Amino acid sequence: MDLQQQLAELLFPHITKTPADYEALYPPRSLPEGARVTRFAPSPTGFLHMGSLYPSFLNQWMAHASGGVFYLRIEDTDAKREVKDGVAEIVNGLREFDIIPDEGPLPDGTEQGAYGPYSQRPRKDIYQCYAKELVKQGLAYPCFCTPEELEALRAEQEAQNVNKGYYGQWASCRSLSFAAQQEAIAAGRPYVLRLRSNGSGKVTIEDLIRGKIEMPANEMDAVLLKTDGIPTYHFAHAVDDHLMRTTHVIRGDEWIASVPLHLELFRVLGFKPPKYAHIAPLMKEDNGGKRKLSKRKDPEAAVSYFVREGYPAQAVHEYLATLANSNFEEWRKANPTAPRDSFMLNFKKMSASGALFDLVKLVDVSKNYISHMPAQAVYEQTLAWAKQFDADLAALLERDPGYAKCIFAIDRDVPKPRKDIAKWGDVRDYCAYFFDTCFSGTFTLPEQLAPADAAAILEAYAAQYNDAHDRDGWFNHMKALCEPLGFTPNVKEYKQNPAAYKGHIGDVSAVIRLAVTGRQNSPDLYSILQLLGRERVVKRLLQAREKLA
RNA sequence: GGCCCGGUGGUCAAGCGGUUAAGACACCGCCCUUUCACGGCGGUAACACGAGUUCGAUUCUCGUCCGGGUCACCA
Repeated sequence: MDLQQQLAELLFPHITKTPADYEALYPPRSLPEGARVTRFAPSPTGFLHMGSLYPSFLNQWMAHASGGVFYLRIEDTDAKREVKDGVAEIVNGLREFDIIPDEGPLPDGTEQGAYGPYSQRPRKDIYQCYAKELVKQGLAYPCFCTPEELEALRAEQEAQNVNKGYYGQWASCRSLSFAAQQEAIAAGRPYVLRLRSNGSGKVTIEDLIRGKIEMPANEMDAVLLKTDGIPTYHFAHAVDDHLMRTTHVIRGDEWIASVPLHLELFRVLGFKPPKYAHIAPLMKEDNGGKRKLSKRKDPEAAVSYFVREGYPAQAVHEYLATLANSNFEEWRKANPTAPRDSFMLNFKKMSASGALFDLVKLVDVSKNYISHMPAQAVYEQTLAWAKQFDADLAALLERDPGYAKCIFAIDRDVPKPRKDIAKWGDVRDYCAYFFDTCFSGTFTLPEQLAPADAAAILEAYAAQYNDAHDRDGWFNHMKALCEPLGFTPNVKEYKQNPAAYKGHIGDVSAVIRLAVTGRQNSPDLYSILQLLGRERVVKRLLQAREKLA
């Protein structure tokens, strides 16, 4: 047995499997030509954040649009940063936004898929197996340097003004004799396993979004296995994405700088590297400038905020889609109801610079989305949301579902639907006046209307209101009411000769609307009156009249 | 500081040597309209700066400036 072999056995006596065993255990996936295998690989460090939802959304889309697989892998290699229920936060947070991985951890704590385990700590032996192989080949070695020594090294490099890091002649443990290694191990000295880098010169990385990027090759003896035997991100990335047969790694652009290392790892391990797409992060306005949306600084960007506000998952998807490929918006306009997967999302069209997350735009996109939903769906989704966040509203909606659906049906299935609702949290305000318990009866008269005139309108209308009219009959009746009260049914005429009238039919209907709904704007008045029913309408008209008296 | 990436209206962005420099959101105005919306029409508003290359640069090159990322036993 040669020395490298002996070192490998010394370091990893318990590892009996070989890479070939794992290759056999996780065979290439049998997927159609061109199918992409993607993943979202977060650390369980707390709540799910918009900045993470975005890449996972993209990963899912890219995979599914190609007939491939999208899986979730938990990167739990850093126990220090881990948070209780971190995995559940991620799994559930993704689900709230309709991101359902094909493989990976499930809400009940189990997992699905043939390429697991889908979190990294249980994969410890797998990493060590490959690490052992690298040691055998002389491509990795144990490093016994203490944090203090590393710190001193850094200081020295700083003083000499050379690149910092553990590499080349600075890598003192590189050249330890086998005897020295044996001795240190025997003494129980903690160690990490480092790559013996042989990189030099330049590497060209091919990024799907940015194209070719030339960078200095990695020359650092990067840590592969930490003192506890758990891999670093880089090593785990190479092993996992190979074994899980990932074809496309779509991740934040903060990883670009590590790609040379990753490529070297794939090379020494004998793996074919995946294709990389480094996406620009979502940004946030920060007095004057912009900066990356941050989990720590921007808790309001937690996906839970959007859940609580009641933005439909699909509306958020639509917005993220426009951020990813701005021509999506055009396509959507031309194909209002087409499934999103039929849009060809294109890496090349993704921006290389980060976009500001624009809540105003989200609201617009969401209004559009909701305006095209059928009343039934609006009812169901609002109810589901309300059960969680507004019990009163939920009770109201459930007491008489038929009535509630009629409310949502007003001005809905029409070619140009209204866009009053951006999120389920808006619904209460939108429909409150349909429920007596929510209707306050207070209102403010526009200034051009005299209270006495308004009172006269209400009195006359209450006395004559006939709910048997059809729409035209109803409107004609209201017109007829105008003249005796000093208003004109003809708006143009009023505009030409404002002095001759107290107002026009618009003012008359405004007063009625105010009395019945308490608001200056509402959907179609006739529909509202019909739905409310004669008794309630008259009651509200009279009540309002009292207030004006 | 080294190394990468980026810089078109307030925001998201088309653009790939010659354009009146698209479109969307926001904002403003007008029209439509029984209100508010919706819709329609129109408007304000942009190529960071300086040198090149070129008959001609938003587009190509270099420099400057600005912004971002990264240089961990974090991911």
